Amino acid sequence: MQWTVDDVKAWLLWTLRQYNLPMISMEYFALDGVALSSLCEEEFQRRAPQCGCTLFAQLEIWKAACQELESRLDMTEASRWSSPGTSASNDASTSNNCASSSGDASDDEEEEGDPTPPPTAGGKVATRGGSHIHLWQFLKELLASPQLHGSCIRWLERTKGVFKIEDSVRVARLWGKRKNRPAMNYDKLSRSIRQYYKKGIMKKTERSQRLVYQFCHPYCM
DNA sequence: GACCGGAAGT
DNA sequence: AACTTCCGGT
Repeated sequence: MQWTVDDVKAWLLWTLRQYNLPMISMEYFALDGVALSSLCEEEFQRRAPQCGCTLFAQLEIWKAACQELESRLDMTEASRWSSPGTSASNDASTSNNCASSSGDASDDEEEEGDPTPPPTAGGKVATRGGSHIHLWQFLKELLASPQLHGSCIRWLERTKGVFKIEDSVRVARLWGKRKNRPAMNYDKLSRSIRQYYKKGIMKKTERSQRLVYQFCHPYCM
């Protein structure tokens, strides 16, 4: 990642504001992009006890988003992480409302066959070694960045934790990729969601609608 | 195709 | 424990 120390600071401030998180001491984050992306979750927690895990999760989303962008306009020129606050250019994103061009057909570009992790200089780096991520956390991650994933999953009633999966195939594919389960599909993903009913992580909505689910109180916060 | 849970596997 | 895989039935 090619963020400078200032880019990192801008991203932190922007993210804090986006999610109404408490202010943190920037001095512990005087890092450039490479250094920031090599921090593990515990290191985020140490630097920002109040919101370290949220920042960590958000950074993961940014990484994924940038990878997707890169793989899309790939091959041409080197792509540089665009930064949020600074230097203006907030690219107008990627919301692909691929307006139904009626016709159809061919499925979307089979995304990335190129999981190039962000350039983490210095060698090693814990890529995504022990992502113990749970499905409900993953879904919340997707829901947290509507500009990127709003076309496949979005909140219907944020405060109640009600959301809708707009593109079951895509969401399942993203989940399978995250868990390294190439055979993942919506049938299996939805089975996992159903397990959440008895665990109290999700519940059925009052009036059941296709592809609409609801988190139980604590989990949608 | 989505939804539903039992049952077995990892 | 938290899924993943498979499945017969709605």
